[in-house]
Amino acid sequence: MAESPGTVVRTPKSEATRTLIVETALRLFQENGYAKTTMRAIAKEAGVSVGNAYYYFSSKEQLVQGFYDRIAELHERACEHALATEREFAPRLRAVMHGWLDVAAPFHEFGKQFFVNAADPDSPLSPFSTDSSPAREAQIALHRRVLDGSTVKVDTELRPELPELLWLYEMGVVLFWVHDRSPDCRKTRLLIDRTVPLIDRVIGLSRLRLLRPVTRDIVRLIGDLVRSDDPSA
Amino acid sequence: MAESPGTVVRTPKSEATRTLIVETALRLFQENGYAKTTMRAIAKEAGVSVGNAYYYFSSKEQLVQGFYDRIAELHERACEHALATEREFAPRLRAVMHGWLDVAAPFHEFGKQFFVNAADPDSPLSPFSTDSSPAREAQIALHRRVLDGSTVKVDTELRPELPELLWLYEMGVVLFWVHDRSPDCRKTRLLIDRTVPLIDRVIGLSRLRLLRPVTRDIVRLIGDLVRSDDPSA
DNA sequence: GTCTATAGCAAGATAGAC
DNA sequence: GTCTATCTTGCTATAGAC
Repeated sequence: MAESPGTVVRTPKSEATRTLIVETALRLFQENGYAKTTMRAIAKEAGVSVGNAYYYFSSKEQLVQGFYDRIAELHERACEHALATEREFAPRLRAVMHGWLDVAAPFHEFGKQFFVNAADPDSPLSPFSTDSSPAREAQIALHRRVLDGSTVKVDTELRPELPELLWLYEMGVVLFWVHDRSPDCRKTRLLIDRTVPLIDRVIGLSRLRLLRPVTRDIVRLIGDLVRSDDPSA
Repeated sequence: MAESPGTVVRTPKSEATRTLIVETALRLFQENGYAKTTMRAIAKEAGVSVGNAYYYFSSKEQLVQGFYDRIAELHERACEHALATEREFAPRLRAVMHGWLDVAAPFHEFGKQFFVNAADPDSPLSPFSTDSSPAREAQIALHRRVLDGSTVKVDTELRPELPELLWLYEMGVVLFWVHDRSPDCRKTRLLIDRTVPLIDRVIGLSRLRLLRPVTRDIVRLIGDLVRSDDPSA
């Protein structure tokens, strides 16, 4: 009971074993893909028993969380420079999106499994589930930085919702990327390069009086959907 | 060689067994979920051997195809009336979307697995994979009927792409539905009721000169992405 | 061509001893 | 915390009945 909720006290020893297992798993996932990498192989390669691997990770899927964390960390670092120097919205967003692709590239093959988990609402690894909320919030915060650090002018009602909308856009791109079989994922790059200016333009247009009702409806809809989370609609 | 390609000649007997197996499986999936339903249990419940089940369905996943087919068939029938009588675009689209929810409702719990497969590009059951192309094409054709049978006026460049865009919209709604935990999936209903008028309005606006460039960019982007399928971009 | 029975493998997961 | 042994289950293989 001395532990703070959500955190687990970890001895240096257990931490070391844990890290060893997850790093071994991630390496094998990259080399042979998720399906072909067995728990037995991970355990053997890491020099621990299968039971021990399961002591730290309740399932093979749980090991994928390591993937999320690793990517998020690398991604944030990869965006740092662009976010610190560039002031225009479109290039900022573009840098963040391409940065994600750069970071995720080595995991493309294995990334399938990533999104398979993502799509399963019962999986604790789903980006929509409460479990992975911190990762989701961090990503939304990144998009808030994209917006706040830029010179773009946004409809005042739309602005607070925009980071979450951009995150949704990112999820869509990720979904596309997972399915992208083109060399070097060129199609995903193309998708980004063509949608970013579109988004930029639409955000600009959001302030037009003619489009105000549309903008307002979208903002209201999101608000209602989020708000109707607990109370009976 | 007497068979037409893509079709399998089925004796009444084999057809009966096949149906028996898939219906048993679907029932057990509904009752206990996909993961907890074993092939052994399906075979036992259907009164056939495991080997026989595998004779008809090469894998457990293949049984999920029965789910797709069933839903698609029921959905089309459920939409028939509305598509035959209603002439306005928004109510037509609304009827098709709510019709899908009605039909899919009993499978909501099990539907997770449905979308898990859908998200895996390597799965032959993915709606994006070529294997399930017929199902996808059928669904796009349904949206073409929604459009063609309506009185809505659409930008001429946008029109041919719209059925596929509506299908994408439907995929998004399905994704939302899979994650929807609200009673009777009220949130998904809300999502439909609020997004359909929005779509209707945006389609109307697509003909405005001011938005023409945006519309054109979207159409071009889709064209480029589809076209760059085989040749080196 | 349709089906049973059964044996067996591989791999995810668990139990219980230490 | 860690291990070994065992269980479960998706799936395959085979041999044979009708």
